Amino acid sequence: MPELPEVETIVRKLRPDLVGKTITNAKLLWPRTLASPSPKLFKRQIRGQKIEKVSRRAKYLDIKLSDFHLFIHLRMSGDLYIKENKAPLEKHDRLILEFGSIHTTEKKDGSKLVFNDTRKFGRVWLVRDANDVIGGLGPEPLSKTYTAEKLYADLQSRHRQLKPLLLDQSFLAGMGNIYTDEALHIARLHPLTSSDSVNRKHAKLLFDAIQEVLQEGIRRNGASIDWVYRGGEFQNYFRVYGRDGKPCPNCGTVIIRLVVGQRATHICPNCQVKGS
DNA sequence: CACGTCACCTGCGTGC
DNA sequence: TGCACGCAGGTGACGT
Repeated sequence: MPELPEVETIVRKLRPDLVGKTITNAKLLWPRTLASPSPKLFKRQIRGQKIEKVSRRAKYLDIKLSDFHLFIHLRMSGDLYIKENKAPLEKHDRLILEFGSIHTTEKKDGSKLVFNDTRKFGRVWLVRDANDVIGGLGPEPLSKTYTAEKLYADLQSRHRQLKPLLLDQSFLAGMGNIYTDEALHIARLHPLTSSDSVNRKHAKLLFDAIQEVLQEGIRRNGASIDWVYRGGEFQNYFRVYGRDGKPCPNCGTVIIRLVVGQRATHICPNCQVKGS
């Protein structure tokens, strides 16, 4: 489920409940959820850590602790909840962080952060140096320092199909399958077009489209589809994603589904003409 | 370097 | 009803 707007939505929701909390205990229910360090070290290091800041980098939640960064990536099916400490374990809960005061043994009135992840693809890191996890990421698309001219130059520097390139997190960090299809449609670019054949004018259109879909996604609290419901509503405003067989909102042509780089891809064959 | 394939997982919808 | 199959918002390790 989670691309940049969904993660941003989760961060905004969790932040007020997390900042200032002290982690008193960690329960790891599916060991592979933890990317690093070892479960033993993780439990020892995280105990007593206070949450100072909750933010996002691309699709990663970045929870700044007293001495570490706790990074969480939800991958395909991860989700995060704040619950009462006494709330029962649910199916697919993978990691629990309990809060309370480290100075007393009283824990029962505390709350907890629950990482639930059906497909077990999600990962958690506890590191001192943030770059160990997010160091390889490309630019943050909504950052003030990311510009159309930068995108144009980056596109020119590569010779790759547009869609796989936009999904490459080292090229641009935060786009996923939905928002990429939506942005390419708005910019009227075909997903197989070679990046270095995109001219400056079209790069600007693509840049604006990326800004637009990400901001709209955030404004609508992300997209909720399938059996994972998050309360977002962007799914009701998709232009092409998952709309194969339905009319293009621009021209009425039937939207088609193709596969690009192993990913379902949706385009209007009239608006998005394959270039070189 | 670009691209294809598979692996990692569970659950849901569809069609026989 | 059962069952096989295809599909899913992501990424990383390979091989060519």
